[in-house]
Amino acid sequence: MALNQKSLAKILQHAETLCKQREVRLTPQRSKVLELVCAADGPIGAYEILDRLRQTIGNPAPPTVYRALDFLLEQGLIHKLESLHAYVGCSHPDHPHASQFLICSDCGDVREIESSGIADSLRQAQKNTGFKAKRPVVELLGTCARCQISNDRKV
Amino acid sequence: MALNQKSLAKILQHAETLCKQREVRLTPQRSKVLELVCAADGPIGAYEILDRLRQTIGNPAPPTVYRALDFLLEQGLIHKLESLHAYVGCSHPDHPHASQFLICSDCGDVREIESSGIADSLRQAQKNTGFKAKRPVVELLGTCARCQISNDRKV
DNA sequence: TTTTGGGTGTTACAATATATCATTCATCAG
DNA sequence: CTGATGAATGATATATTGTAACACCCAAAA
Ligand SMILES: [Zn+2]
Ligand SMILES: [Zn+2]
Ligand SMILES: [Zn+2]
Ligand SMILES: [Zn+2]
Repeated sequence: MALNQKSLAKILQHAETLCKQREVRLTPQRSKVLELVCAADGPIGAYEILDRLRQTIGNPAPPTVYRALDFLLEQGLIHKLESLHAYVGCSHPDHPHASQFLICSDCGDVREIESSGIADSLRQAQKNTGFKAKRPVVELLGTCARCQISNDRKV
Repeated sequence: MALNQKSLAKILQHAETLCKQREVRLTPQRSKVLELVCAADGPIGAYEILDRLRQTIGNPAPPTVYRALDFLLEQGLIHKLESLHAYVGCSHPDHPHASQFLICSDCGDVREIESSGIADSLRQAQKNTGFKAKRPVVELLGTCARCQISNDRKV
């Protein structure tokens, strides 16, 4: 789901506003990395970001990318897909939320969902156990609706 | 939570029974890796397993460990903690279930939970989206009850 | 016996991530 | 303005995690 220019600009501007509010610095580099993540046609790995960054900045090294990613993660502007070692832009960075993803192993499609049911059950589990989550990770690895249909056809 | 000898033997025997039922081969190597994972004092990385394996088998290489881990994962005898790149024994390998973990960043403690609420909400989300999960990953990264208390004291 | 398929041994390598130290830059107290 | 402070960046090297590829072994089937 490649973003068009307009929504990309919107996202970047929104990020800038958020960071200003929070009094943290969205530097040019961090902004550029956010742009690359959001403009990517799906989840993108750190080294792929690094490659694309080379076309803008002179000879960046891995730490450059990882530092920017760390910042963006902390600010909730992107999510990390732990099971893919890849990053995606957050579709609603305003409010903090559990990162919930449906990841199709067949077509590679990744979809962020925001199920209040899941959020509630996670909250309840925390209440029951006294655990306090800072970064909830929910990743459902499987087959998306579309791929199930096309798989069925083949059989 | 280091296991005592008795429960470790029990787990291994149980695994053997399960594999026999399923007509898959729990070879000595696979069994040994399962033992190492279960006997470990918490989540254990592949290369740590490799090191400990050296004390039993002559000069094993990474693929040896990863192959065994793949098998054990498929059989649901262990879980992979994606956010830690580490493995833990499953506390109830009889029935398939969503892997749900509370991971304390302060003390490193990892606890597998089996919340039916979470399981239900995941099922519901799949129903709503038409997605079919093969491997659900739920990892709550945060602070356990005990660490919250001791952290509070310090402040 | 030949074939076949799963499991293993071995080497080399790919992909992901971090440690460390030097340098730059904005900010602010004096 | 000046020097001090801390955050951000640059740069090099290295650690950690995970696979590809190919040869070999062995048990079960044909
Ligand atoms: Zn999000
Ligand atoms: Zn799909
Ligand atoms: Zn389990
Ligand atoms: Zn703790």
